[in-house]
Amino acid sequence: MRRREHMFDKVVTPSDVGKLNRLVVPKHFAERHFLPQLLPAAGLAAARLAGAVLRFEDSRGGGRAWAFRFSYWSSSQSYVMTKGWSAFVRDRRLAAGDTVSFCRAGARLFIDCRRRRGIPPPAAPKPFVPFMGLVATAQRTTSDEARRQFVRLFGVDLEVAGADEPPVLLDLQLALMR
Amino acid sequence: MRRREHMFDKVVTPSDVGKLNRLVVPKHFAERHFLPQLLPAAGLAAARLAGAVLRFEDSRGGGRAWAFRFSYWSSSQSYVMTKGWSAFVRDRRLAAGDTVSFCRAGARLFIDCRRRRGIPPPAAPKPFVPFMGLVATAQRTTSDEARRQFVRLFGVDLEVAGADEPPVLLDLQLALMR
DNA sequence: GAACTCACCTGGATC
DNA sequence: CGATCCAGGTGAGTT
Repeated sequence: MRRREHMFDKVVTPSDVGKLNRLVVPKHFAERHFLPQLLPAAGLAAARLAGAVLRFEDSRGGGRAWAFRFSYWSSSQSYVMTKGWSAFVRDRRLAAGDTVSFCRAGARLFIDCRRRRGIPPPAAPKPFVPFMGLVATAQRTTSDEARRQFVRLFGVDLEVAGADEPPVLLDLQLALMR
Repeated sequence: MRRREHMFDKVVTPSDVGKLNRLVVPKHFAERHFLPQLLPAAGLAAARLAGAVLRFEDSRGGGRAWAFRFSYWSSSQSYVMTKGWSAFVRDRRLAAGDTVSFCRAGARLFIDCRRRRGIPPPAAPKPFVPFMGLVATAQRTTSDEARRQFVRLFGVDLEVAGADEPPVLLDLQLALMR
């Protein structure tokens, strides 16, 4: 058997292992590694990708085979694996932060994954939006990260005006009720 | 050009201008004014609505054109405008309580909107977002206007708690980022 | 009819 | 900056 070459890795996101049942394949990897496989000669002809199936062997001992539908979502300009993917997630208990790894040996494709290393993720305290407030002029009591999170969630920024106020050390918490 | 006939108005809800990116079109208006347009002869055949696009001219001077995807959501049994709608909301800075207005002249459709008049309806005591830890007890420095703006934007109200904090003279400003 | 699947859509982040 | 990418959603169809 030919030597196994590494193609690419992806650290999976919460969406990749969640209810969306799809893995987003970063475009440059998809176009470098999967498209040539599927379209041996011609140009992209993305339309022909409809229904394409990629088959992988499990790098683990079992030699189990996996089949994933691979397609291009033109609305989001991205490549995805859909059908079959969630079975892999379940079987391997893939979690956000883990890494999936794709290799090949000639025409044979292989998939593997490994557990995340290092610090477990910021254990999303969901219903709660931890918000540390704000800022005064002199003393910015809040991390920019917290602030950006607020902006991301609500689409607006909060700003505290009143430069002559004593710097305040407030810790704000915002709980979404519904 | 034919005379412009008024079709219907809707006072938009917080959801209509919020993150759901859709306008709910009251069913009787949808079936009276839009369905005949899309299904000139036949019965409802809701399936044929998939992907229907309605094009409107802006009643404002510019004559700008708007295209909205119009469809039926069987889960909620309601007609909606989806794709394209949020662009209109942004462009016109449409806010909850404002009115959108639909007219036609022959086959041409027109859209317009107008600002809410009068006092904003008693700040819809929606689900409450308890906002803990902040600010003025005796002295509520957050202007009511800022607060109403928040309610308008998010459809929820904020409550300030933390009676034992030293009264702070902060002025919370909501600054729209975009 | 609940759960799953999938094509479509949007906005934040980034280049 | 405008354009692109992609993470996170949605509804509709299927099982």
